Amino acid sequence: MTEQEQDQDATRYDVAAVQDKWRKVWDDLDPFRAADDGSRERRYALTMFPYPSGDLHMGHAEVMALHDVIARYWWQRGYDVLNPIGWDSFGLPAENAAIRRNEHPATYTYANIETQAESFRRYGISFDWSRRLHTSDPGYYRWTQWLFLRFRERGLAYRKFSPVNWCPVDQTVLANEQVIAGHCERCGAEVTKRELSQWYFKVTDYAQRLLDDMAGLQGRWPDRVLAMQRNWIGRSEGAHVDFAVEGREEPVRVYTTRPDTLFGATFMVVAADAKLADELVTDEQRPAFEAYLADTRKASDIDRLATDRPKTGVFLGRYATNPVNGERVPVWAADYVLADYGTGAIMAVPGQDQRDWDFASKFDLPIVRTVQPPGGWEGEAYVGEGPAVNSANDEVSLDGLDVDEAKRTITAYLERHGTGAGAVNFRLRDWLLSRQRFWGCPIPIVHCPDCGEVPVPDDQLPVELPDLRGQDLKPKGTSPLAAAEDWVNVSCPSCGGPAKRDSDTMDTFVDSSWYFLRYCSPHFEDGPFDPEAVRRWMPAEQYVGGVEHAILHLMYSRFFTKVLFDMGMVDFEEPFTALLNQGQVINQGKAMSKSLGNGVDLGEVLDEYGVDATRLTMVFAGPPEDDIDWADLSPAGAVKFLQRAWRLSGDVGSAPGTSPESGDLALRRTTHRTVHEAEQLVDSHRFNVLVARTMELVNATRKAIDSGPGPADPAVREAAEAVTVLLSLVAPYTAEEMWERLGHQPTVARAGWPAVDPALLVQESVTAVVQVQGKVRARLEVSPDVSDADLEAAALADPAVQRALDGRTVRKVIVRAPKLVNIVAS
RNA sequence: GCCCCGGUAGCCCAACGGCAGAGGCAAUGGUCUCAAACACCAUCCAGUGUGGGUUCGAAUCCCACCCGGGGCACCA
Repeated sequence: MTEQEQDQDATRYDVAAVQDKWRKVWDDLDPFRAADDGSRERRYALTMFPYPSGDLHMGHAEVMALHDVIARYWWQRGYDVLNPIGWDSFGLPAENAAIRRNEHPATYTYANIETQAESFRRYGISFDWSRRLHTSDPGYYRWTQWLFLRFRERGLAYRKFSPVNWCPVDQTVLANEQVIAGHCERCGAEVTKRELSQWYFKVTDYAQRLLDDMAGLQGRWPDRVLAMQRNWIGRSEGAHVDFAVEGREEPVRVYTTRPDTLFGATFMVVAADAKLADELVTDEQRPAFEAYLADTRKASDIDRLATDRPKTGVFLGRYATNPVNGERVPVWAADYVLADYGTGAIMAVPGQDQRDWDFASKFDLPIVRTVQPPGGWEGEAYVGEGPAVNSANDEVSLDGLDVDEAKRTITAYLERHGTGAGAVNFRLRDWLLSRQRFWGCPIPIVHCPDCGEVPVPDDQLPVELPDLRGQDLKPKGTSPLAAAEDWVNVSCPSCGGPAKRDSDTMDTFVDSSWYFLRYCSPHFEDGPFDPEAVRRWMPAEQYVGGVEHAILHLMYSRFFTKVLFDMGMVDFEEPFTALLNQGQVINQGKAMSKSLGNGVDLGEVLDEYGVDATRLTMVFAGPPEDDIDWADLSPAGAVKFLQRAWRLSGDVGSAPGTSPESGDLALRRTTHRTVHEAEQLVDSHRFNVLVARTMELVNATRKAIDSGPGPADPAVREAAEAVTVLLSLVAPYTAEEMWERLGHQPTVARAGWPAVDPALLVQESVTAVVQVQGKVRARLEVSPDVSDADLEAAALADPAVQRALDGRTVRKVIVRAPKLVNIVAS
């Protein structure tokens, strides 16, 4: 080594060498395996498991760095931590890659998993590798199928023929949750409609509970996620009203949130694509109706979503009777009414609904106001508060009542007459779970010409995927499984006759709706999970992941948990006690993308700055839930700080185990205050401030060594060790290296959290601020336990205060000992 | 249109209703160096989006508005 290299060596450490050194040691020590032996209190630190697409990227690096702060903190605090990792390994990208490469999707999938697993190890995340799972393993999806059958037994999985969202690019149906503004959530293609027979989960049965139980998540889940779920569930209150229809036995039922406006219902509208429209149309009007229906079918969902589109519709030739005033009202069909919301039919009240107003104006239908608009109202439909008008019959009058009173009155009237009732409606639709693709969990159902739908018996699970690859997987609008003759043709489990397997696979969100339960007993063979293990670990105290799953994964998982609760398999109704959504990593103000050319490669960042500096940069960037712009950050600054911290470990002049009692009091106070504050900062997820406080402690320790009590002072060791443990949450390699240089055995990750001495949290003296008329006029050094009276006397006696008072009369003195005195004078 | 979150220094961000600044980036000056890099020391910069209100005192609480981000949306 040259002199220069030696010189450098004293101030820097070799990042790559340190990483290599400790990774091996950690593999041997296996320090993060959950003991699950009841010796310590348990904590479950869950992070959303990755999809194996290529290697890890900046987003993974951020979320894992944040998540690991919590997990490692819990270890240091002495908890038994469950921090598992697995892969959400079914899904389309692997299948598409397999078609391109003419291979089996498993090849691509499991190769990527290995790459990612290796990267996670390098990245130093404190996972319990013994619990690793992959949803595409037969040993896992066997239980996904088992759960599907249990759901079906409870009437919660059913098959229905209806129009569904169809992605023409991915050649599969999509759940409502996967359609974003008319486009496929995954590939961005415009979604079209198809009529297909598909499997659904009856999530709507749980709508009210999904909504109600959010109350318990308030404050522990981000507000916006709760708001998004609330929006998505879309509960509304109103009433059902039955309208008798001429020439038809059955009345037509409508749902309305404004039963108070019933006297103003001057026509009805049925969704053009609803069965009801077809039933109601008269022979005379049928040609016009058919033509209209054909037109609307041509219009894409995108067009339909445009709210400012002119209204269209067609008269069905039929009349109904308004149940409160006996008026004869025409029945129309239109595409502004949705077939699958409410009853697919509405009472149109143009006076109080702008859409109905637009329709009435266009087709010259009568408009009656039933809520008095305020004076000077110049708008069209009036949807606000006001007294009811024009709303009376022989028996009941709403006139003069406000909206709420009128609703109650008319609903009671309808109930008395058997023509309606109060009703609740939800925007939430059932979860469409069938997919016409290969690389997913097969639906364990056999279709028999004689017996119908027959579940595959539990002892024959899993229904494994056949060995298809390459071109056999090409999407053709039906599942590739349907073409696998050997696989699809089976004998009926019930009658033994020839039958066919259901050839669709499940939405991958089914796989991920219960993986957190499997983690508790990943090798359990007698069920999807060991109920005892789940009782020990669940619900997860902390879940960390992206907000993109706010309504998909998170609502489905809540649904699954509630069903399992009802089945008696778990004893809790919410799976995730607390949720943290990290922001995105962006670059130069924009999401990273190939087309913008602003992508940042994680591998290159790690090579240049090292794992610890990368993690530190992510954690320090700002509040975890905010987006972080890579262009604003300084990984080089993180490297600098880590070197600075590391240098402390070589400068400590006392032996390991030295008692800090006799150490410099000022530094000891700083150390204990910092550790104490760090506890609160981690608990409240203010990790960026945690890093800032650690930096301060490094600065204070440096100062103590260079220009304070010196390196041999025991307080310096105490401080340096505290820095090391704090740093172990964010920068495990550097912390491990420091710990060793401080004379300790690995691993610092399990060293334990420094004990805080409450006596050292009390300041010797504090600065009290004295204000006159709210302006600071003096500062007094006082004891922290100074009395209000003493502080007031000292403040009033201060010459600067006297000058400021300038002979005025003191009117009032506010004393907040020991920090502040405010004197009001005139 | 409805709902949620946010707006503090050139930038990223701190601040139980009590001195607007903890930490970092950038910039500038210095020490070290033949010079530079690294390192170290020091300095500079805002009155908290706007307007009201509550209070002895407001970045913080309340109201209205502006701007930005996100969600829902012909859902009756």
